[in-house]
Amino acid sequence: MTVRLPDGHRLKCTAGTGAGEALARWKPDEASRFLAAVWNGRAVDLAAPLDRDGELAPLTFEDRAGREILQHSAAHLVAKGIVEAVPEALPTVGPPTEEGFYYDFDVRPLTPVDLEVARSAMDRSVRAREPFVRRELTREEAERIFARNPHKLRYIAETPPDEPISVYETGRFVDLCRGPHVPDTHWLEGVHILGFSAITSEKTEKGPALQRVRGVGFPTAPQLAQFLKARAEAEARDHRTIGQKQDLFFFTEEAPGFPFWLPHGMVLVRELEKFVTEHLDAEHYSEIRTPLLFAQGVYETSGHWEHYRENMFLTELDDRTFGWKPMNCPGAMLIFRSRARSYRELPLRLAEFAPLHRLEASGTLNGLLRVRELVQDDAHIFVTEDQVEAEVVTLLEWVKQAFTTFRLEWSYELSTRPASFLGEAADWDRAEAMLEKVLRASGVRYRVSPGEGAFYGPKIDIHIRDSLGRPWQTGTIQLDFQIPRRFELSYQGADGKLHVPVVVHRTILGTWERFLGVLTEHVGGRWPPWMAPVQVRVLPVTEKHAAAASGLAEELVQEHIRFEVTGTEDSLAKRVRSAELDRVPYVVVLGDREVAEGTVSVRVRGTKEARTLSRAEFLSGVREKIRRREFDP
RNA sequence: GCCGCCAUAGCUCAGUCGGUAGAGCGGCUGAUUUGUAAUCAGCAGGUCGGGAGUUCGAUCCUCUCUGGCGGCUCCA
Repeated sequence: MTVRLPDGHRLKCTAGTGAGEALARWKPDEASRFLAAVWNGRAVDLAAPLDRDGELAPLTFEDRAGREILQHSAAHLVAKGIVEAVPEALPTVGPPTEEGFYYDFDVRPLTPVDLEVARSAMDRSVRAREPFVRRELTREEAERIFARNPHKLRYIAETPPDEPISVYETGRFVDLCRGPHVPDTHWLEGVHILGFSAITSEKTEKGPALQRVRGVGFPTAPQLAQFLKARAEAEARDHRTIGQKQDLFFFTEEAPGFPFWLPHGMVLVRELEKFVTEHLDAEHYSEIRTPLLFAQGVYETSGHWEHYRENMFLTELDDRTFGWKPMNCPGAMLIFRSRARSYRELPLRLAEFAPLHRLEASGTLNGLLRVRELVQDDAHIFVTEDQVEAEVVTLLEWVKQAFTTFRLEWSYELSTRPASFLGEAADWDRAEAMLEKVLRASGVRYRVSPGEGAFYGPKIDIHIRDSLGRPWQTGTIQLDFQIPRRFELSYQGADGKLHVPVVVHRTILGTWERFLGVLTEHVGGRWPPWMAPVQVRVLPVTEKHAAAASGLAEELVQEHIRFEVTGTEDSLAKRVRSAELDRVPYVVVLGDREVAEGTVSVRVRGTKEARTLSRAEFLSGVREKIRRREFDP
């Protein structure tokens, strides 16, 4: 029997040789890193016997598939621990996730004590190096073993008849599972339970909630320690922490989910607005402002009453129900409809930065990342069908320019026709093909989510990750063939006939709130000079240098540079420290030397040494950094 | 909204086995006038998140409400 390996090596084995054994003969030095194998395209345990000629490759923790196998094995270990802690707990499923894994249990609400007990049981198992043993069973055997667990019985019933039923044993714990798994629990010394919560889903909505235990696994304890350290560091970058330190925003009990923007935070908002507005001007947008409240009928027309009513703030007026707008669409539609329109006006690009209100459930609020009042860099572009492509191309260029400025990496997600959709399938196909073509040409990574489009059209969502690797959806570009129809919008074409425009709903940064939340964490509070609430802090060495400081201050005012001049009550060292902690991009010290020479001593954020520059050099340097919106000072 | 946890000074936190509280930072005042990450001293800040209950007595125990955190769900 011959086994072919990834480097082309051929290994002669007797039938029944284990996959792990074969791999160890191939690469004895690396064998300790192999946690599973791929045998003829299928992931298998290292213990799996090789029974014919074929191709064999190792899996390590560095492989995505290998990582998932370890996470899933970790989930089994957690299940073993929980069942020891709470014997009546019924395990359901325990898949790997992006970060780690979870395991859902049908059980009374868990307590922190349950987790402690489970943790010690898991530790014991890891120290005992219990092997994961695979067994294939008949349906009857399996049904007998899991007779007490209706969830597992359902999975058994759902297994296709031609697929074997397998279980994995870890010590005395047996779980229904396809596998594969790591060879033994020693591989799981870096497993950590992150927390638990009740989960509600369509399946469990009616019955009592399942309890989900989440965790993460690494092959070794030091790797886990490193992960936990990175997590602790992430907490220091939390936008809520930085927002408080830098006086950016706050929340109060009196208005849960509604941010208060403080002066420093408002500077950030205004800078973003300026940045976006420059683009809008260059691309011939027009800005509008429309009402915050509309009568119910408008939302019935748009379809939002049906789909979104429970998330709207409502109010009564003259026996009619009004809703605070959760998006800007109605205003733009009504402006378009307010008079006869010609094809010569298209594309008509209407931008609106209005406060939107969404009644988000209390449990979902999360700092600036999920709020009840928000502002989007929103616009509605009214086009003919053959203008759509050029608009989308321009938008993706703007996405590139914007996210490059912030040094954020982004990717796209194309969401296509959902099961229930409005309009003709052929129109959808054409629109989707067009979007995909534009995406392909952009050169940026994208993925397709079939069936995830809005009911009125396909869309491209923009995802960014912060510096800690967490993904966030920000902007979205949506094609809409339906709402214009529902609002009975039309323009007169060159042919003299009336046509319904297509609307491109688009927001690029998403909302100021969420974008600034992510950006705060991305930059760790070290704002690019052009955004920094305080761009320059001037530190006169002693009181006698105050006049020189005022002189510099006047020049800074003329340059429209945001600055502060400190008093001299505190020591210079303390004021430098304080400026550094406040992440001020430029700290200027003025003392005898500088006054005599007409220079400034500049300390650039993050550098230890001060540089001496003429005032003019300093001012023009800062001005240029700001003008070019450079990321670093 | 669901599950768990949390709520003490502006901030970060300590504390009271039930006898109404303390530190550091910040703030204010004074002294110091300082050369690139913390000068010194003094002072003022708290019905211990709100309400109810148990108790001679509750910041501490119980219930409840509100808000926050971690998840779930959701984001048209």
